[in-house]
Amino acid sequence: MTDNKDNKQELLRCGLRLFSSRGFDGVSTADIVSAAGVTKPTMYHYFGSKEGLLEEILHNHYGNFISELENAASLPEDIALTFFRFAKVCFDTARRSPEFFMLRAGLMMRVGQDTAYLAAKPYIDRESAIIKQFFDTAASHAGNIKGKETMCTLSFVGTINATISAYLQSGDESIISDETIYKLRQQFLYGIYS
Amino acid sequence: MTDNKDNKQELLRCGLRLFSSRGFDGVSTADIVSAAGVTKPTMYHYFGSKEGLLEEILHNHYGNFISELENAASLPEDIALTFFRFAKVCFDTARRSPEFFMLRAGLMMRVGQDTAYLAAKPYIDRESAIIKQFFDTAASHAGNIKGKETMCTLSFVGTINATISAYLQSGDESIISDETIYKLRQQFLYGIYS
DNA sequence: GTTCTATTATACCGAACGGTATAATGTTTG
DNA sequence: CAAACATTATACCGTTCGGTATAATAGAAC
Repeated sequence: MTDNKDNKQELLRCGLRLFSSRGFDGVSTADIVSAAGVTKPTMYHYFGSKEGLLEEILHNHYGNFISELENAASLPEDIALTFFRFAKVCFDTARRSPEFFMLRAGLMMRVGQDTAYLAAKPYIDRESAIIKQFFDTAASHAGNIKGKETMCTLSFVGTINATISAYLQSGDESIISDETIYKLRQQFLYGIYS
Repeated sequence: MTDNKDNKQELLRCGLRLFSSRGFDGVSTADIVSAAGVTKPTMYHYFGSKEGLLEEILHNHYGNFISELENAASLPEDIALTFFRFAKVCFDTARRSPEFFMLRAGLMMRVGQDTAYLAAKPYIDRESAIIKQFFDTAASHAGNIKGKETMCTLSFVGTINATISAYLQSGDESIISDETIYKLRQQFLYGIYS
């Protein structure tokens, strides 16, 4: 009986789980293959290197996430709707794949020349650009945002990340409910439209 | 001529710098002592272990930071003032010691059982408790906060961290100016008092 | 049944890891 | 000057690291 690509998927799963909980440098290739029930040459056959495994994990999960963000930004002139959609995509992704969001959070907050950070940087930059572009467009439709674009972007991203982080630590799904989005949006837009 | 405790300070400095840019697991003891211009036994003489070095770094910087946060929370019933003071402490600390804030950011966003994260957890929890207690007290003085305490805490912390992160990446000090604090406070309190 | 190809297991590599035993230093104290 | 001390350098420990050479295995095609 051949496991075929089963082992590859198992390696991707275990890699994500371990990287998210102990960091890229905190996990050894031996840990990963042991968790996946295979041996090292199998892993190097599929991914070429430890970094290659990380890159494929990022490509899969971060790629999806960014696609959904881009879809959510299809009506940027509707600020309230896009706000909701953005938050919804983030919360849904965090609920569906908490480990990806842990990994993403750990990589986002790095500033130096860490290998793993460099691999994630293109995705992080793209994500930031989508949010920033939304607030830039929004500023041209709601004059009172003008001059606050950067602050709005930072506040939005920071709030969403902190909220998801609280969910990941507690496991309490009510933290990332639609109701939370409504409350956040209300607070956020009241501040803007003042 | 004796360098005396000079080497210890140099080790603390280099440790902070390297840990903040490449992460605890991404830095070797050889890297640290090489940067500090000493040898490994010197480092193990002072700190006992690589983790001991991290703990002393955290004790020094995080201890100061938390003390200042506690001072800033001395008048919790004055919401606007305390908001300003909290943000001011964070921004000033980030300006004075950006490397500490990078290190803190990288450690805060971890969820698993990483060694470095466990060393930082007491400080992170204490910090969260101070902010949370402020919003709890504030809720008893401003009824419209009631029920939003957690959300306010998350939003505040997330926004501050994202703002500082943007400053650390760009180096643009205007991002963490007093003017930014005023804008953030206005947006924040308008949302709350609605 | 044999050849071909893709995948896996065994066993191992040199380098780097965190950490240390030993002893030589320089400085302080008597 | 000599004893006591804190600090440092040399040299090395066993282990783990990321990565690989080699070959056994299994299924597909003929």
